[in-house]
Amino acid sequence: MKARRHQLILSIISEQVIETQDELVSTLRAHGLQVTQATVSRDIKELRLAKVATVDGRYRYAQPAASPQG
Amino acid sequence: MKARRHQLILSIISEQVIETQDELVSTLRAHGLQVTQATVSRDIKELRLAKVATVDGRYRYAQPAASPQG
DNA sequence: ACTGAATAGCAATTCAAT
DNA sequence: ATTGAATTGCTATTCAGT
Repeated sequence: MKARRHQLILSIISEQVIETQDELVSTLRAHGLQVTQATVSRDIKELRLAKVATVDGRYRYAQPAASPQG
Repeated sequence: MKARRHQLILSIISEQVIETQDELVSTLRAHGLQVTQATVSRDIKELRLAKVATVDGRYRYAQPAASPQG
């Protein structure tokens, strides 16, 4: 179910502000996917997502656009 | 000296692979700037940098291009 | 306002199991 | 190959000091 979970993660973080991996775990569970923080951490790595500061001084997981560094 | 440190951080992460904040601390010190991890964490937040997975499965601090999410 | 030491909180990995 | 529980490691914040 990894592929579907990955898609759902991308969808979730684009639609709502996710501040921690635990929050993402909760949200995935609310969508019916049973996962733990360990898995979410691996998913974030594979999807190459990142936790970035927002303008209002909080943090949010986001999909960074391809950067110069690659 | 925050402004100069910020500039140096941007320069460093664009030139070399920095995997952890402690590594950035060491590099800044090598450049003559005395800082601690706490400060570097704040700098990263202010500069809105991010720790992203690299293609070869490691992590690296990078400056993500402006993303859709804002 | 800026910073460091210590700590709390969060994320990445290990180790085992499937 | 994928995952979870537990652990280790890293980062963000607090609290105090300047």
